[in-house]
Amino acid sequence: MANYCTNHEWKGRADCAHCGIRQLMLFSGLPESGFTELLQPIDNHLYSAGASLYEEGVRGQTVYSIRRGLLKLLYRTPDGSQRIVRLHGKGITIGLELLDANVAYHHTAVAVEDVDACAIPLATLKNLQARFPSLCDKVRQQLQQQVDRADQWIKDLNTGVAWSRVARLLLLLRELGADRNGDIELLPREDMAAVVGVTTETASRIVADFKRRGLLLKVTGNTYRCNAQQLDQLLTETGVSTG
Amino acid sequence: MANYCTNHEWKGRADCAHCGIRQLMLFSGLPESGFTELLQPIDNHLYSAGASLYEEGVRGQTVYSIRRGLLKLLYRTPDGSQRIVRLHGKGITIGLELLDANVAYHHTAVAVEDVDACAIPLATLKNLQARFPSLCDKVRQQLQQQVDRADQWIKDLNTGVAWSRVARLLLLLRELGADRNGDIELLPREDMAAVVGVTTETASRIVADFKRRGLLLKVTGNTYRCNAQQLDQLLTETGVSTG
DNA sequence: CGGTAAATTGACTGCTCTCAATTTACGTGG
DNA sequence: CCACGTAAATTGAGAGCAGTCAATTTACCG
Repeated sequence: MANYCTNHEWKGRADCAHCGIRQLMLFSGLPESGFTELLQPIDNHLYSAGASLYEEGVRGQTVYSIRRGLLKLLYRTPDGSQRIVRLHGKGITIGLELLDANVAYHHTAVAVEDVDACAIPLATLKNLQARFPSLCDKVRQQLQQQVDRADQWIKDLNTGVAWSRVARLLLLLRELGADRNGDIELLPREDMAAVVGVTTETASRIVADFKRRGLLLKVTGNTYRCNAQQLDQLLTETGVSTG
Repeated sequence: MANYCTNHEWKGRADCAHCGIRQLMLFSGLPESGFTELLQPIDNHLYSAGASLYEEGVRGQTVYSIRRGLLKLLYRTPDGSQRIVRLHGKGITIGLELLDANVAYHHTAVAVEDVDACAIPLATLKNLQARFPSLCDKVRQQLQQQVDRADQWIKDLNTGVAWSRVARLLLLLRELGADRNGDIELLPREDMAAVVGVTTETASRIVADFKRRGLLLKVTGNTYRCNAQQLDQLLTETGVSTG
C-alpha cells in the first residue's frame, strides 16, 4: 500500500492578483480589489508526491485550487486498498463539497506527483461569492467539469477489457500531465490498478506488454514516451468488448 | 437493443408555485412571484418508458426537472450498445451542462419507467438565476449531488466481481425507485449490464441466481421484493475482490 | 554495496465472455 | 380466451481473460 503521509511545505501567502495561471483558476475574472480585504489569507502549499491534502470524512474548512502537479481522489476500501475516482491537475478546485453545510470531504486527496496548490478557506470563498456573483458561475463550471470527468472515467477507464482501460489511462495521463515533449510519468501500478479496477499484477502485465511492443518507450527514470497514435489505433481498430 | 423512440405526452403548463414536491425541486426557495413573469413557460411532460428526453450531442435549450419516475443517462458505444453512467429519479435536474455557453447535451437521457418531468427553457433558468441569486446555490447543489452519484457509481457499481455489482445495483434501485412496500422494478438485463459493465448474459445469470436463492422474490409482473438485509450481509461478509 | 519496495513474471484457478439454444413473457389478432 | 409471433430472459458449453498466490527480478535509497 502507498504511503499516505501528509508531508507538505508552506510556500507563502498567495498573490492571486498576480497569479501566473490566473485565467485557469477559480478566481479568474474577479477584480483585483476583491483580494485586498480577504477575511482569511490564502496560502500557497507544496505537497510532495504521496502527501495527502485531505482525508475522506474529515470536516475541513479548506478548498484547494491546484496550480501545478497531479493528484488523485480516492475512496479507501474495507480491505485497506484504494479505489481512485478522479485524477486532477492544474486549474481544478477540489473540496467544493464543503460548500454544502455540515459535510465532510467526500474523498481522500493525495498528490501523485509534487503538487502546488492554494488553500482557500471556506469562509473566504463564501465571502467572495457573496460579493462577486460571477464567482458562483466559476464554481458551477468547476463542478460541471468534475461531473464530466467522472462520466468519462466510467466510460473510458471502467469499460471494456483491461488492456484497453490501461491504454485509455495512458492517453489521459498525456492530457493531464504531459511535459513539453508529450512524455508522461507513469503511475505506480497499484494506482493504475485502482484507476481501472483491476489487480496490480494485471496492470503490471499490461504495462510491461506495452513496453515490449514499443507503445511505451523509456525516456528517463519513470518518464516514458507513449505512442498515442498507435494506442488510439489499437483502441479503435479492435472492437473492444466489455470483457 | 432497447427502443429509443421519443414518445411523450404534454401534460400542460407547470404550476411551480403549487408543485407538490416543490421542496425537492430546483426552484424550491424561490418566491412565488418569481414565476409570474417568466419569459417562457415551463411545461410538464410525461415520457413513457423507453422514450428519450434528449440525445447526446444535440444543442438543446431545455433542462429537465424530474418530478416522478426513473431515467438513465448513457453514452452510445461505437458498436451500437450503451454505457449507462447515471440513474436519476425524483428531484434531480438534468441537462445543466447547457449552462456552459455553446455546448450540447453530454448524454442521452432515456426514461426507464414512466417519467414526469418539467421542461425548463434555458433562458428561463438563466433569467431566474439572475434575479434570484439563491438559485445559483440550488444549481450548485444539483451538480454536487451528481458528482457524488457518479463517484458512488464508480465505487459501488464498477468495482469488484460481477455479482457484487449487481447486488449493489439492486440496493440502489431500492433507494431510487422503491414503492411503499420497498419493492422494486427490475431493469432489463441489458440495462443492468450497461450499468455494471458486464455482458447481458452475465447480468441475467446473476439475477436468475439471486431469484433462486430467494434474494429476489417476484411480487407481480416485473416487481420484485429484494432482501436488502441479506444482500448487504453478502456484500460485507464476503471480502469482495476487484475480480 | 546491502536492503527494501516496486515491478515483473509464472502457474494455476476461476470468473466472465462468446456463441448458441431454449424457455419464458407479452402483445396482437383471431 | 387462446394461438401465434416476437422480444426478453435464461441456460449451456467452451474459450479466454483476469485473479490469486508465489517467486523472481529490477529499481532505488542510504
